[in-house]
Amino acid sequence: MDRELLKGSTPILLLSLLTEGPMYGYQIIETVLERTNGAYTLKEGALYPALHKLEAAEFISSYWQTQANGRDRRYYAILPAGSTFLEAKKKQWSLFVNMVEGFVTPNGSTGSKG
Amino acid sequence: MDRELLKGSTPILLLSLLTEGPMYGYQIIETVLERTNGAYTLKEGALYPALHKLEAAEFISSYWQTQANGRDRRYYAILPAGSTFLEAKKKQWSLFVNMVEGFVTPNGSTGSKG
DNA sequence: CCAGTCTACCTCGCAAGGTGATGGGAAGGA
DNA sequence: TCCTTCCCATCACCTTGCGAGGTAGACTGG
Repeated sequence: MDRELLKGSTPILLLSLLTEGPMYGYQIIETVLERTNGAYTLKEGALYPALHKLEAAEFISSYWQTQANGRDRRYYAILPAGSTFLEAKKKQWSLFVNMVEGFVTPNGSTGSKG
Repeated sequence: MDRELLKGSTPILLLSLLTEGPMYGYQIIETVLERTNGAYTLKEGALYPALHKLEAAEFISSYWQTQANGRDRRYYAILPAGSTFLEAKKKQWSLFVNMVEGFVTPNGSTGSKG
């Protein structure tokens, strides 16, 4: 996976994931790993700063939850402002993808999937 | 346009454009502007370094051409290695887009075009 | 002739985001 | 006890895009 391509898409990924329900950091990493069949390992150095930034912007909130074994986990949940932001980001994302694909396939070829 | 989303996609744009034929810097900027209906202005500070990097990697070559009025323009043309690289990049791009959209629309909705 | 604008090239400092390394700490098995 | 797994987090470094600044020739208007 080309890392430069990822830049800017992490908030969308995170917010989209949290739309399905609250998750904690480690869980997010594992989920991404599983869903991409190992193709993309979300790094901790990318995840936590992104999460903290999203929280600072009040797009998500966090709370510590103690498990049965006594360990604490920090869960993140999406806030209404986060959903709004996600929708806006999704629109930007579509625009962006359409733009790039407009250059990649200017004649309207069938696409090079696979 | 979200600039963070752009990171890493510039080489694809450039190489794709050059697939249509040799172009010079200023022309590339104008072409991108026109084709996106003014939505995306490729900045010189992004374009020239990217072009030079692509040339250093031998994915494109450049040559100066004098116009009728005596002015010189530096044209860039894609090389075979550049085409190969473009194909690889396009595959990565598809993978990347599919991955992100896999998170954005995990239930398999129809997509949020428009 | 001079000023302003357009074409056309390029570089530099800065900000943002991902990577890899590093570190802390607790639970659980060998 | 030691090692691994789980779980949090930060930091230096690198790459890339942006905004600003710089050079220079050609054309237009005064």
